[in-house]
Amino acid sequence: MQQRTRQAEIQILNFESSNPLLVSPPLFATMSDAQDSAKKYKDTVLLPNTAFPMKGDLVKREPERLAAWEKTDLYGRITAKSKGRPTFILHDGPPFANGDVHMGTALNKVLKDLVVKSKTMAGFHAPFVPGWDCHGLPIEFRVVKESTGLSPVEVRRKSEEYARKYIDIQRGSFKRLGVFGDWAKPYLTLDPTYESDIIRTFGKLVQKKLVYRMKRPVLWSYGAQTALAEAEVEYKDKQSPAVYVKFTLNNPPPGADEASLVIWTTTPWTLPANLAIALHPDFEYICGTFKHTNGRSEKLVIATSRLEAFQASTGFVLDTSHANEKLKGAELNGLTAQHPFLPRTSKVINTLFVTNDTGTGAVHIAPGHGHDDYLAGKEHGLDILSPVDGNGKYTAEVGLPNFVGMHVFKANEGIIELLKTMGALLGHETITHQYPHCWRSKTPIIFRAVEQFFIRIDDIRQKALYEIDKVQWLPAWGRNRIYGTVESRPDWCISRQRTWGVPLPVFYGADGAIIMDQAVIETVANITEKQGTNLWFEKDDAWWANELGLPAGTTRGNDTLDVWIDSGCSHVAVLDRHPELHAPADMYLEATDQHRGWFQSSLMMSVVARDAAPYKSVITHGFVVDTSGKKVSKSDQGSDKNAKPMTADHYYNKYGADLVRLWVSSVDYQNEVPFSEELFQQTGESYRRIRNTLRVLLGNLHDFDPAKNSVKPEQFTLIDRWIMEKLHRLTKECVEAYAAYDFRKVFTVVNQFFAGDLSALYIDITKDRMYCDARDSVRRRATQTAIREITETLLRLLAPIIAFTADEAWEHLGHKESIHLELFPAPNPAFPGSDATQAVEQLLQARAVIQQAIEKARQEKKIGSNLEATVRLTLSEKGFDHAVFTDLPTLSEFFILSDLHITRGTELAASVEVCEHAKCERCWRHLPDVGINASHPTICGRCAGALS
RNA sequence: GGGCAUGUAGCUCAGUUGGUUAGAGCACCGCCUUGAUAAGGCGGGGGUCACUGGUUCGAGUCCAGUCCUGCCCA
Repeated sequence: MQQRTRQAEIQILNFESSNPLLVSPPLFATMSDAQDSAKKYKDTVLLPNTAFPMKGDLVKREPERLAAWEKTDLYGRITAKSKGRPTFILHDGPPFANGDVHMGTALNKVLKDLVVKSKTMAGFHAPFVPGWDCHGLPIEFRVVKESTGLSPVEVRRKSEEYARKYIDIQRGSFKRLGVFGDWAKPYLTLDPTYESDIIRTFGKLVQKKLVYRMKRPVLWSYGAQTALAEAEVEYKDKQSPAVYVKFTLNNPPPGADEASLVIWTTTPWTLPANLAIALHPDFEYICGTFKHTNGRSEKLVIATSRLEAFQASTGFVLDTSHANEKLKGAELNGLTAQHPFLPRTSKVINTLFVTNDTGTGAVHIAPGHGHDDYLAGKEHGLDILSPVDGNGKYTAEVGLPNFVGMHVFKANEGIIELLKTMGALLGHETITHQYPHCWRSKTPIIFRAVEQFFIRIDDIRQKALYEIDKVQWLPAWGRNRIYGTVESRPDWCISRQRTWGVPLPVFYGADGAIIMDQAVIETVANITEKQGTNLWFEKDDAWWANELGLPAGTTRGNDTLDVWIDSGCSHVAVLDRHPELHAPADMYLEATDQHRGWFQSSLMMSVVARDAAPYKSVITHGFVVDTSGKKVSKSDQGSDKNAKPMTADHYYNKYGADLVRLWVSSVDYQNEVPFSEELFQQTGESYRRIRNTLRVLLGNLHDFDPAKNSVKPEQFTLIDRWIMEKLHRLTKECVEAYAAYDFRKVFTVVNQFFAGDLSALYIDITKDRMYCDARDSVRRRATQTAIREITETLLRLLAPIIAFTADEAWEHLGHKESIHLELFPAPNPAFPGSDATQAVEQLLQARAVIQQAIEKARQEKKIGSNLEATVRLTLSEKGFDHAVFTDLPTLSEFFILSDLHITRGTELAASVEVCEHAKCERCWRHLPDVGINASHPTICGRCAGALS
């Protein structure tokens, strides 16, 4: 076989040198005449013709289409049309009304829109009511930063102004991105109605006795001057001093005379509040003399398991020359130890949270400065000492006059110095660790005990956990994520010492007794619903006492509610209130961080308000990261001068919204979503391919009237049946992928269909019949019938993604109404099988071999176009059994060849020669019957027929 | 440090219950076309399937461990 191929090559070489068609002088002589007649025939070729432009010009055209949609109230008409169908409610999680829309926000909103649009086209009634989270620190912080010394009423007025400004900006972006929804009437957490529902929900919490007030350590931001929730904290690297400190035992057991316990802490500033030292009851502690290289000697008690680490860090080494005492933690329980620099003793207690992975096995306990410490203190009857004010500075309570007014992180050094002076410092190093920081002011958090309001989570935890398992979590591991969070979360601190929020509606009697009563709260809610919560700040205590029928001398509380309560109540304030919506929602869709944020706050509020989860399914998506895998967030912008633009407007103003949408559809949103401008341009290539292919499809329909010119499926040729079978499968795959929210699969399979099936094969193969056949030839009309259905189907499948382009092309198909009023196509029942597909698979194998042979000849400059070749194809008996292999015209058309010869052999092979036939000036194929019609001497029989 | 994810071509991703030579799109290189033309076709290069070990006749796929990255939590 090899040999035969080589012989063929030699033949071709010889043939070339003597080929009269390539070198004969007469041909040159008649060149200009030939060009003229070719040009004449060019006008008879039925070339594609469409007004659908190749260039998208999206930046210019999309706003025009947007305006038209708005003018005709497209969204209103879509929801009106779908009314009465099964509903699908995707409840919008409200973004904070601050800052521009960056790519992460755009990803979130476009994903939601893909769900809404695809559900609508799948036959659901899917109204979308967008919303904004308007209260809270992020906004107040900006307002206060801009102008200081504002009264609470002024802060609130400016905050609302600020929020509304960004609502408008963000709404503009979302609309521009082609997101459909009730943009004229979004829900805002600052609406009086919404606010009143927050207060009512708080009333329900009170009614169920879930709210209590207590002095407890909370996450405190001295930068923002308020308590924070877990969800408002972010972990960042921080350098802290790590010190080993000794506490000498006052009443040591036998063998431990004059011994000291050693604690390890990274917050020396909390030592003035130390009230106890905790040991694990079951750990073994060793008591012995430790000698330092500098000659110092100390008798210390250390957990045996931590001995090695302690020696390595401090340079103190246990003297093992004589036996050392070994004690269980339980044996030391109840002793006292001398505070290293204050005139008081600390209790030695046993707790189970002592670990042996860091420290010394003896834990410094300051009940005012830590959650575990607080619990341990409560159990052992300790006071709550928290000598730090809201600015993070020591108060007089600290007991060290020199330190009063000093910031705690500045005080670390002084405390360490003091320990040194007192001889209590055994070791000192600097460590870098993950430490909680305020998400707004970026300052490190401190634990500080203040009077706060809490929700008793234990009373609703079991119900919440039970509800979690009734929800569909996508991806499935989301269930474990939120389950773990709910399982372990401590009581929820809901009071904030800020003014831009919903007031925490409690009162205090003249005697200081707290008034927290559902009936009173309901009245506050009713007043708020009419006049807004500004009234709380504008009217005085006497006015409120009078309105609520409370005794004179009653004062109102100063706290506002955690904003997570605000958004957590949206199912009450929005889903229950809006006639179009309902609770529970069918879906919540947010980034993964909301497992501990909105998903959780909503779940908790819903369990309280309706004894059930607020959602039936929850989808999460990852964060937008740059190509190095680093998270990019709004607040990081500007810190790096070389940072790439990450705001959505940069991209839709430069490339168009459809490209943003196409990009969203192309990514694996369940993981982190890599993003860069380069990646964006990659999506642009896919868009161009799709657009150009659509243009050819539309162009090929220029003389096709579906009502008059359609042919029946039985009249389709093999290649038409093949593409229809492919389309059938594609339709099924896409509709299923949409149902599974797998937009990327839609993108991938559609992309492959465009590039592989349509562009490289179907359009290329059918060009000849489309351009050169008689206008009404059956096979030409068959292909147009197929193309018409292909185009309609593809546009409807793509409408949720490239919402603008699909609508534009839909118009060019002659439709008067928007594609967004359409439903997804059903797979055409006429082409369910794979007969043609199987034939084409065999054809493609042969095609690959032919193309390789032609390419070889081309590289050797023997031929240029495929049509200049004579191809001899040898088919093996096996694998090419379809009837089409006896149908030479169909084969020539499929392979796009002028001259094809088939033989059967042992192995699949192809050889190429230069075709001897004359070139038809109209269809450019080299055919034996060129000139058969005397009145058209330079064209083939088919073309001559087409002209008559 | 713990939990949950993730790691396949330069990039974005497919790879079904383990089974021929690991695929697609984009990018890249070469050629053709100029009747999809700021387009289109053909051919080609490119992968130690994160790493190590194990189970198996056979591992990208199953098991164990390690590492990278992200989220959440300490």
